[in-house]
Amino acid sequence: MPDYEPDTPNRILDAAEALFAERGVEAAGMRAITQRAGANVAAVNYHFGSKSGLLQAVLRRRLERLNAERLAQLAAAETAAGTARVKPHQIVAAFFAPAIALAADRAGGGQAFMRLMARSSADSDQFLRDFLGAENSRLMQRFTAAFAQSMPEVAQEEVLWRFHFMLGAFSYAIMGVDNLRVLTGVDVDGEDAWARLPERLMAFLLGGLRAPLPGQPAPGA
Amino acid sequence: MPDYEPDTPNRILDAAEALFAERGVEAAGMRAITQRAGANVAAVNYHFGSKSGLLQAVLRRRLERLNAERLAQLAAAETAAGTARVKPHQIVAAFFAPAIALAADRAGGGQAFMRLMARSSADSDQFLRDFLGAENSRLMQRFTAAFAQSMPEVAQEEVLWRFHFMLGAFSYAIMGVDNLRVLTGVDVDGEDAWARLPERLMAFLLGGLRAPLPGQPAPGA
DNA sequence: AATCGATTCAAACGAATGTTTTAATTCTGG
DNA sequence: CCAGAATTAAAACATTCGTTTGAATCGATT
Repeated sequence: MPDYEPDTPNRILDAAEALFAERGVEAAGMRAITQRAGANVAAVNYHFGSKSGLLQAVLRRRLERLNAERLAQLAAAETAAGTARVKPHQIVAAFFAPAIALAADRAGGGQAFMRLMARSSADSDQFLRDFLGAENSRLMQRFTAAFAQSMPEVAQEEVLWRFHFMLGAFSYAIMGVDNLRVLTGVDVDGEDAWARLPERLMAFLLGGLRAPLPGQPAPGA
Repeated sequence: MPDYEPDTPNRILDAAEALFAERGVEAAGMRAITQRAGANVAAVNYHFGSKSGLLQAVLRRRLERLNAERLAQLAAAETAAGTARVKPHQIVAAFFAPAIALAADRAGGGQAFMRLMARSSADSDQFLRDFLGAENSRLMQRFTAAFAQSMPEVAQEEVLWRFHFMLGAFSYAIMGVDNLRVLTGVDVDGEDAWARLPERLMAFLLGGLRAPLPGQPAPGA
């Protein structure tokens, strides 16, 4: 049920998104992508110029809307708070909730996209790392600034580390329902797991964020 | 200062470990590995049979000692507790402290190895995923069983999820000091950051583990 | 010193990669 | 309906991959 025409470019975008997420950017070959899209190999270079151009198009298609939604939720929380402080859990929710929602969209390709995002920091493709680094740096600075205002009693460096830890837990949650089943032998996948993931993940993230700093009393409420 | 002879096999192991961690298994080519090791391309197939054999040797060299240390620390905590329950933070420490210590070894190659481990769940190489899945499944079951005994009031499924989240935060901590600097513009690397990583990470992990379950009071102390 | 196994080396292997080319085909506007 | 642009298609491009070959070199033993 895509809300766009199944042109050759769009079919290629869908196939590339899925294969990039499944196998990684380098391991997803042009033949495999175009074959899944029902198109010719040369179609990628014709429509997107190169494989990097295709990857860039795949990322742009969803990343702008995702990050705009994150910023919108953060701004909404700030205006709702008025002169009072925005609570840390609101900032965490503004950042992660839209991403979790997108990842829960299994049929529409949102899950594949988020898996691609989650594996990006480990992917060997240099272009992917550079592109996302540039694209997300402003977003990260906006959110770290929000954290700094929300938790002024905590050193900025500590907030950065905890934000980083949260990103890691989030990435594993998105990427690794398979890994979790493989490692533990317990099947935790399925529609139900995805439905409960937001509250499970948010509880963990907030617990980590509010944990007492080494040698200090607990920050936040 | 390696405590082993710098044979050709050992030089290849060191070079492969470093390059596998830097670029990923697939992206680390035989030419690059052997060139860094000061050896011929054919030396890999001569000494290790194949690239997968080399990868297997790289993993075996450190993984056995690491997991043995984890199990030893867990067993020590259990015997020290006697008939009383082992506290969750002891289990977390037994699992993550040896890995953090190994990752802090920048010169000896331990850091490269842990980065390879951390990126393994996202790496596109099938052999790596299969090998580590088989190698770690027993370890994971041992630790999840320990958690179940330590926190019997929490559903096993919830413990698994939180263990998974902890693995993600840990992986990012190991892999991503670079990512953190790139994303935020703040330099958090350096000897000092690695020295403070254990307490920072452990505080976060325990905070997440002890977070109140959705719709329930807080578990643990 | 001579021999024999172990090791190293340069070169080439077939298969796969992303990309380009050139011709055939489809679509569109007059 | 036909000219011309846009798109698709098959084939070959150069390059890189992991692996193999066969000769050259090294090292230890008799």
